[in-house]
Amino acid sequence: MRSFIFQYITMKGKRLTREFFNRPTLKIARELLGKFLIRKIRRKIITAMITETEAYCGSNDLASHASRGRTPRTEVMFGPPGYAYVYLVYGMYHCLNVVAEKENYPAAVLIRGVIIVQNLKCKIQNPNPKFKNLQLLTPYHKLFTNLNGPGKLCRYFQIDRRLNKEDLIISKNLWLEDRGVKVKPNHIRSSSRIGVDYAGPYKNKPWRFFLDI
DNA sequence: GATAAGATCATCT
DNA sequence: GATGATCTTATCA
Repeated sequence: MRSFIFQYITMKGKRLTREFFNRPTLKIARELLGKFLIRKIRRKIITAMITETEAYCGSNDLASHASRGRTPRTEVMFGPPGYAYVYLVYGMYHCLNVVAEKENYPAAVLIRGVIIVQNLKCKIQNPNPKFKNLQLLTPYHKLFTNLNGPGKLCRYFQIDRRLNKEDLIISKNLWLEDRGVKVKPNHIRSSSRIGVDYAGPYKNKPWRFFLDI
């Protein structure tokens, strides 16, 4: 068991730039761990630290929607980096991706899990290492809520296709920030991606990354 | 603990 | 007409 988190979050985050996303997708997927996803819905702000991602890399990646070529749905993946790719899966859940790499190279990082951190004045820590999954239900755990799974995440963040093609570099509704959390390499785990058994030689690529907390 | 089935629809063939 | 970058609930063992 690791004790990942005992770290201060800076109050004022630095927004991630276009350049951040104009880099190799696997690198971005790793580095998004510990970064913050922020959603503004009218006056309400939801702040969360990213704990799980998946990389979808280029036209050759048979797990990626872009492997079937350019379609109205996947078009945004072929565009410039830093935009949101939001789509509906299984008829009932939305998934949030951030477009990566240079224009005309279709790639994206799927945001799969976060920890909600509403009160940014606190320091975050793993309140009870016995709960690997941080299912935080007791008052002691009030400050943290683990949100695992891209579908649940989007439901909580009220993200649907209206946010497809949103420019996350300048958007006032949804964006990403660096708040100074330093993630050590030995806190990052990887595995094959979820739900892509059909992807042939790509189904076992270790392109899912998550924080071991 | 593991596995199976059902919900439900945009997208692509 | 078939298929999922999912999640929840039910039914086993």
